[in-house]
Amino acid sequence: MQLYCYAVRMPRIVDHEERRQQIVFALWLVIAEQGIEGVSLRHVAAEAGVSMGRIQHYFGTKEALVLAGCTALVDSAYGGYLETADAAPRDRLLHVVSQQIPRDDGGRVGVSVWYAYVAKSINHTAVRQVLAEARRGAEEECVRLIRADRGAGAEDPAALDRARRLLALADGLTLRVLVRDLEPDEAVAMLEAEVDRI
Amino acid sequence: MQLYCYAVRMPRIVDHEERRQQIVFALWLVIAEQGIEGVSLRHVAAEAGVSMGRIQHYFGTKEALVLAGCTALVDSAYGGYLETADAAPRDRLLHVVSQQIPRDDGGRVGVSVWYAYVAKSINHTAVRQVLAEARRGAEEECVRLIRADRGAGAEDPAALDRARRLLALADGLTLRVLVRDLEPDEAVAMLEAEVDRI
DNA sequence: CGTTTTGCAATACGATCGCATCGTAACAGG
DNA sequence: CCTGTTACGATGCGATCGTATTGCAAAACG
Repeated sequence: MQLYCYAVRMPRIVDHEERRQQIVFALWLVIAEQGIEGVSLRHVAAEAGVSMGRIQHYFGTKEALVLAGCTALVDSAYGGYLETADAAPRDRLLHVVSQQIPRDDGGRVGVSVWYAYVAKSINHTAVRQVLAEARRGAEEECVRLIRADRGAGAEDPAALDRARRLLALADGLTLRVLVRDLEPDEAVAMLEAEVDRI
Repeated sequence: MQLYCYAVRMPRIVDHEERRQQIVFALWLVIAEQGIEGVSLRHVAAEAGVSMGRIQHYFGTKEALVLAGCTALVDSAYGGYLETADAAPRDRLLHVVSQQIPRDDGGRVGVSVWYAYVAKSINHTAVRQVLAEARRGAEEECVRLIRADRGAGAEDPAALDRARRLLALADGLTLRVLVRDLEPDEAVAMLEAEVDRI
């Protein structure tokens, strides 16, 4: 029992975090292909090309694995946002609301997984909390960006309303694109128009 | 093999449709409480207070039961819309987009089930087709209502765009209310404002 | 060298699953 | 009455599930 096992002794050196991410990525693929119902330790292990024992070793339980996949998804989206730090507020705002629109198969995987977690969040407390926090963060960030874009101070009470409408619209449009009722370009164009109306 | 078994002979008279609806209702409850993952023939049977054999008799397979639950949900929503036939176009439009906002526990069950099916539709072809048809119907109806409300003829090209934005916004807001990030009243107010802006 | 700790792979177990099968009670028609 | 059909309830089966357990190879430490 020490602060970090890395600091004192570490037999059999492996990159803990890399192993975890590799498994989480396989989890995402399974969810995207078969939905969250299709997630079993055996399926994920097969997709990742590792043994079930490894997954147990790194995540302990299926529950923990699924939850780790959720937080990893949120972290990944947040990381993508941080990369836009140099852009103008208006462009950053557009990124936040349109980043989830699936433009290719890769994006489709990501947003499929995201929607799977959204549905799970209805009945699963821990997932709901993770998504709720992410949503709150996105909302606050949108409010900040809207105010920055308009050059207004913190006294703009309509910004929250605009942010909410923008984010809700983005969610609805994302769903349409996901089920192929709408083309990605059309969705992005509608979001762009909505952003510029602010 | 005859047109309707009712017409010629029917030993052991039971109301076929009533039995099916009773089971479907139990299915909805299970989905609302435990998500679609929690659906098993045994759980649904227990919730309905019937035997597994009965469910098999009326639906044959789990797959068929789940799909029947989906079409029943769509039909139920459509039935609710038909009851607004006497109202003004603007009010009917508001009904279409705000009917899904959960105001009480009953509404919450319905929309939980609806979102569960939405997530399933990503990976399930038959469910996707049912929901796609319903969405198309809703979109066309919204376009009609918008044109009727503005007194415009069929020459209004912006109506489709408005309908799409309205429906997408409704979906996004519904989700917020469902996960308790937003109050039902706020969501309805936002939709009302959006309807009146048209 | 040996000891200890980590990083797994393999397997075993009990629970739960969808579904097929079988038996039977209830009723209609002859 | 008898026969045929429907409407189930009950049960069993093989597959799959999550997880606990066991065992061992590899590497760090002394």
